[in-house]
Amino acid sequence: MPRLTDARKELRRAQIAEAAVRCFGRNGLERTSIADIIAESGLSAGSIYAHYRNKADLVQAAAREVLAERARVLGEYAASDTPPAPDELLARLIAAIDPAEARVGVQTWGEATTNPAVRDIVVDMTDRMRAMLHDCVTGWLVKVEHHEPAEARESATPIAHRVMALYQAELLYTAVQSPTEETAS
Amino acid sequence: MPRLTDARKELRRAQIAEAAVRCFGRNGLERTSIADIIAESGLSAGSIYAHYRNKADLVQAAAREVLAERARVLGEYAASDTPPAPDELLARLIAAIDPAEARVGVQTWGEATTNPAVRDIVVDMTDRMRAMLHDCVTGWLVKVEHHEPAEARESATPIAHRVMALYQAELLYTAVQSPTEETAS
DNA sequence: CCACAAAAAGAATGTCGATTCTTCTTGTGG
DNA sequence: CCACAAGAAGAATCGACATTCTTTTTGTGG
Repeated sequence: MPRLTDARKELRRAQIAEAAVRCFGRNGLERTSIADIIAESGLSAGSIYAHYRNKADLVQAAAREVLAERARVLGEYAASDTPPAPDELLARLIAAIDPAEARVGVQTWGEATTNPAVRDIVVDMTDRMRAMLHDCVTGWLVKVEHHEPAEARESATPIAHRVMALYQAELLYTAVQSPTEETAS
Repeated sequence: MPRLTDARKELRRAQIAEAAVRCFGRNGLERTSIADIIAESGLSAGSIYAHYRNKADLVQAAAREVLAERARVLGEYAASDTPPAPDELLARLIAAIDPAEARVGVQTWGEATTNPAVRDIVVDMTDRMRAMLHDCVTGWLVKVEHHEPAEARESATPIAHRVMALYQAELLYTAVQSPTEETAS
């Protein structure tokens, strides 16, 4: 059965999704046309539709991509042997923000308010991030501050909530402040 | 010159802008068509275009409307004789969040990432709100905690920043969690 | 190397929606 | 109360853009 090998297929999907993220970051979710993504990816309409059902599907892929990337950064700290203190954790997360991805992230929030599929992605990713923050803070309380594990887990909750909120606010700030790149056309 | 009297003209503009806000909250900035706003306002295309240059103009009006409403609530506390403590202030602001307006607010953030006109509105309103929070916190420090005015103004800055961030995060949370109303059509 | 099915290209299609245009109505100054 | 310019209505226009279709190319299993 002469299909593309799975690895190759994934590469194409990624190539398309990454082009989409760049376009979205530049022009926004709705003002980006398929033609823009075609130009950015160097592929063709036929090819894109062979890999994604439609534009909504692409928007979802982009949302997952951006949110997953932010979750990935966080995951590293959660797994660390010497977890950073909350203030330090927040500072590092903020330092790791990429303006282009921040823009797409914030656009995704807006889209989530009326698009159930994107909403689910945002809620899921947010929950996952909050859980990782919780692990990270718990680890710090236990390993650095020498709290009891059970008690640490409990007191970590409001701290994680706070760090998450401050991080999101910073993301918003970055997304809005970062200079708007002009459209090529 | 038989024009509409200014008051009447403002009424029409408000009628249209309010209809637009309802539509945007329901379906999002871009998925709302002029036809939707026509239906919601009970007016006609011709009438709407007599009051707003185009759809972008309407989006800006809606953004101003929603953000101004949130600033208004805040202004009341800033002017109060016995300003609430930061925690209490935050709690009240959160309690005053309206889900529909929260949705349009978050959509506005997304739009601000790529639309300079909306970006300016968001930045301006955010700055204004932060300043009011600052006044409010300063008032509390001086009147309730009996700090020196000069020193109070300085220590109010990071507190105001924090309250703002937590408020924005809560707004996001409300906007995303609030049930998506189904489109009428 | 071959055959061939799937993938890529690019043109063609069809819909949707913003904006404009024409016509009818209404409020206002005299 | 009149006349008339501006306001409102609704039909018509015009372009943009997602998606599909047809043709060409290419990768894969034998």
